[in-house]
Amino acid sequence: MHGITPGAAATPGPPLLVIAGAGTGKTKTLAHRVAHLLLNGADPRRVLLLTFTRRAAQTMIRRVERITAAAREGTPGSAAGIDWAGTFHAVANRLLRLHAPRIGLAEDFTLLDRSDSADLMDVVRDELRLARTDRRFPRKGTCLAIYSYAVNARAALPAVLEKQFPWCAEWADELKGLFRAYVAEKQRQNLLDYDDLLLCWELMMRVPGLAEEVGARFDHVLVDEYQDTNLLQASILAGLKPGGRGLTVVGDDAQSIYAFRAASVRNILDFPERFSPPAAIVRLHANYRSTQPLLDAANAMIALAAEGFEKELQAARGGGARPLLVAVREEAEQVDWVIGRLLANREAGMRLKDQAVLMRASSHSAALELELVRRNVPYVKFGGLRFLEAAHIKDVLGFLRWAENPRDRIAAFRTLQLLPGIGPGHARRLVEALEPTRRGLAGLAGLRPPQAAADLWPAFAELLAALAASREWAGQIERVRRFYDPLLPELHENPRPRLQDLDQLETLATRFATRERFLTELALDPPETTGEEAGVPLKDEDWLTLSTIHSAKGQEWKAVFVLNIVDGCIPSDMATGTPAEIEEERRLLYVAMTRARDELCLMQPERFFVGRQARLGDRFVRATRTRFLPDSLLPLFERRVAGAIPVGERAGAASGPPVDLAAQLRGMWD
DNA sequence: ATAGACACTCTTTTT
DNA sequence: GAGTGTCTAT
Repeated sequence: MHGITPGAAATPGPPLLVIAGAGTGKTKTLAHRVAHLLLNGADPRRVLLLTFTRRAAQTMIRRVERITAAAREGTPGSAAGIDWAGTFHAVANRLLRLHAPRIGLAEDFTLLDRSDSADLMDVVRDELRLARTDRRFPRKGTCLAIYSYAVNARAALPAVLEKQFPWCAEWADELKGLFRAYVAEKQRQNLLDYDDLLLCWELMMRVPGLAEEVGARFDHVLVDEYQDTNLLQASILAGLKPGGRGLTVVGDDAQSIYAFRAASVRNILDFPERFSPPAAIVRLHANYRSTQPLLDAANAMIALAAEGFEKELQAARGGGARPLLVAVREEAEQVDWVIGRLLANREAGMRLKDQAVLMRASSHSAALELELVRRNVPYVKFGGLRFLEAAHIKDVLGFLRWAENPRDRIAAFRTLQLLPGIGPGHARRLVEALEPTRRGLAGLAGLRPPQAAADLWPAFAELLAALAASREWAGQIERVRRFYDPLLPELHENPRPRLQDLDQLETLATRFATRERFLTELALDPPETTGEEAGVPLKDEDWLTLSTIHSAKGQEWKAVFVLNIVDGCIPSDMATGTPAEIEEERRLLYVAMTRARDELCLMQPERFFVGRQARLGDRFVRATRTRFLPDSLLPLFERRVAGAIPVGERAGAASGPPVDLAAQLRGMWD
């Protein structure tokens, strides 16, 4: 891991690709390389570190600091100077605000998060009367997904539709018109969505003069998780460092799991040949994380991939037991087994913090979460529905957004409709009536709302005018809440936990100096949802981690449980359309399995309770073990059968055809 | 014309 | 359990 940087390397060297298998110390390698550059005199302010998440950037900086501090024996200075570290999107946001005027952009643009973008898409969709067609037009989320994919893959719409969204192909013309209007609307309102951040950065790198200027800002550009970048991002890098000098990318093609976001494995596979002479390649095989039996299982599983991976991970550590493959009758038993095991682990001295439960989809942990709460086991959950997407959070943010950017019609629409008697129609009329007053939000007071909203209107108008005029950020959320909290029970169910979320939002807000910073940073770095209890548990407490596999990327735990190792969950039913999708699901399982250091438990429920079935009512459906673990791999696992079911009885039952007794009973009355 | 109740569908992964 | 479209009473 050392010596991959030949010679003293403060001056940018030729491009380098590091292919680092799971657990081979990818983060450590990158951190050491950065530290090495700094120790050899590289200017930390001229280092650009691009990571997949903000969290990864923080981790990286801390490690670099530790390494340089150790090497310099505590001499201050260290890596504290690295201030260009973050996601492509966050760095884009910063560069764009710096250079906005040069590319005809207002520097005070508002950033749309994904659901805002979808809402705007919906407004445009509605204006174009696309919702009113005889055949069903794609929904706002789908429209946005198509748009986003085309932008990020730098592909033409017809090709994207054909390959990724064949069921929408008939709407090619309408979608094109929709996207044109969507872009126009964003420009009119001074809004940028996630894709625009990358897109504008890439465009910036095509402007002669400006491209060189931005590229010259950095001597060294290092990119983590390169297998999950898309063509737009590759193009940005090419623009930054056309000859590749000073460019280092690190990744693992076997862990590419973001194709749905237009990430392309080709980026990493084709990287060396983009340059002449081609980039040097370093491959890391030694795994410092897991025991050999766990790696044997993971290696064998991924070896069945259609496109072979040549890496065979070798454990640097000795010993270890085979992973467990635990068959349980149903979800409830899965929950019992997992909780029983992880508490037993804790009794044996393994903290909850050293354990994690992973799942394919965020919702798969619902039953587990209920039971964890009931048994007072603290946990933090990563992935899934974001805090910010909860309706009540968006409501409060709507006030702030509108105050921040009075031109922001999305915020205006949402906020107005919180009042009784105001729906889309009145909201539109009010927004249109407000513009000619030219008094900004102060003009609200002079408008006439519908009768039902008349009582609340003066307070509403006063609040927004005050927020818009105020320069003092502290206390703004509290002010919004004085108006909003009384309305909440009318607007949403379960007001109590929602009020707690708002408390959390208020606490969060104190970390930011201005409203603008707060809104932007929140969009770029949304706080991950936590469990039932609001807020991350206290620092000195011990807690369990629940995470989607996607969000678990790059992390590790001593013991890892993976839920629902079952066809339909992994691979997800939603992702079995194309062979490429199935292969990505296989890599997803690989990522999950390689998160474990010492203990890996794959949980396989044999049937699922399916509620709310329109036609058949509630029932059980049988599930089969994931296709990624065929019988030939079973010897690599230790098999367990949970519950007190005699093995013989079980085998007999499992071999019969699925029986749906409940449906039969109901069927008697049809 | 429009707000609000109602019924119906679909339910992944994320910057 | 949310988001979407439709129906109905104003």
